Amino acid sequence: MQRARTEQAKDQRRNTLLHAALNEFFDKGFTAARMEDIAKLAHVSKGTLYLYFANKQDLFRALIEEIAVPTINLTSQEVLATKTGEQALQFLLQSIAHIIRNTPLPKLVKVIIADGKAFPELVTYYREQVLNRMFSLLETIITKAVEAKEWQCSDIPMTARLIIAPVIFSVVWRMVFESSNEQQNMLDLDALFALHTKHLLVILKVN
Amino acid sequence: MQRARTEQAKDQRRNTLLHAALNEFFDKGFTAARMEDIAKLAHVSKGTLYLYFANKQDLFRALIEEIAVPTINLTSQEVLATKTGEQALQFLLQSIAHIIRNTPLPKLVKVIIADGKAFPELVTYYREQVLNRMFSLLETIITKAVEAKEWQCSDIPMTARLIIAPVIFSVVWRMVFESSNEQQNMLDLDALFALHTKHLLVILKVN
DNA sequence: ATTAAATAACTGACTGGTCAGTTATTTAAT
DNA sequence: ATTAAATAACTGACCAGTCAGTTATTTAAT
Repeated sequence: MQRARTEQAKDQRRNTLLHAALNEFFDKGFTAARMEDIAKLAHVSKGTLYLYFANKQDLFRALIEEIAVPTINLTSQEVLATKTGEQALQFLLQSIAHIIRNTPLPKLVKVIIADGKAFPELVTYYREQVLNRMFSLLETIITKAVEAKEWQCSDIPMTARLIIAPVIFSVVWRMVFESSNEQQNMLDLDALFALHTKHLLVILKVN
Repeated sequence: MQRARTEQAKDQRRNTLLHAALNEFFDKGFTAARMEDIAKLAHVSKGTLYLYFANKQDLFRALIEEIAVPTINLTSQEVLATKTGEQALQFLLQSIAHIIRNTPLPKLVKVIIADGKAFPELVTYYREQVLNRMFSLLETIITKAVEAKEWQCSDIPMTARLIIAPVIFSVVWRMVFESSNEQQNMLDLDALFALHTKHLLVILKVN
């Protein structure tokens, strides 16, 4: 086995272990996932896994804290750089579609739903750092568009939640109800989000 | 310990065990839930639990199959008995709000999300018997209202999914992100569904 | 440049505890 | 007295976490 001597190589290995852990926790759940299997997925021994994480709980905590937040930070900034409410909404939902398709975030969401009860502080962390920040971002977008007389909205916080609802729905659908080999139950993410956006603009736009 | 001698008493006991199991599976997940704790919750010994269910998997399967479907059957019929699309939509979302607040279905949904991967046939069962039936019901409602020139709709299947999205969202939110003692993160179910209904009617109604 | 010593990354067999499932025994009801 | 229900003690498979030993890599001396 090649050794990870430099800090960089260690970060790399740690990251490999975190992603192996995400896949095992996603497939089996916290309790049923085996430390040895996680190690095997990352091509190291169980002993090595314990050089990087003190125990199974620590590994789980690191997972939640290190995978979720980076993805969100990027998106927020880009969304706030747009000119109109319409542009912001369209850009946000397209970014989210991209995240759902191309990042491990949906698996992380499933893991939090499944095993969050054993780690209430992580549920709080995820709610604050990801979901409530999404809501705030949307509330900011709506408020700005209302002030610019572009949009009208009777209940901004609830509307923000209704905008996010299909995101959670599609994540749950893909992670749970779409078994790889059944074509007819696949959810067309782009069509769903396009129609959602269209509906929202009808509701929000002045006139 | 009192004995369950009649068929009725046995059904009663079986039901108590199923609900105890749902609570344990909901709190701990399939693997971490202990058969002895489930028995204790139902005020019987572990041995007695094994008189009613051959093993842990069987208990889990019985749970999914026996708790979900009865609730849905009732609602469908009542919804289809309404006159207009608007009435059907309002009645359906109010019924769902009632189910979310007063039945064990939301816990069951969480359990399926969490442990479904180990029981793919149950995920399929739930998708067909609950979710796809909900979609069909909504598609029927919309189609009827479109035919009656009450509503317009460009994509009926997708619209059905967008109607259900806040249901899944609110179930996940309540089961995962609302920890009992934090008032400020409580989701106002009635307000959410009322606004959702209002939005939908704006989109669907023919001028 | 070669090599021996030192270091630290890595390994996997082992242990202690846990828990699903079984069974011998007790208990309640008829 | 007989039977069926219930129990609690028991067994064995499983796995998180440990640690004594192994080996790749670096360092220092010639």
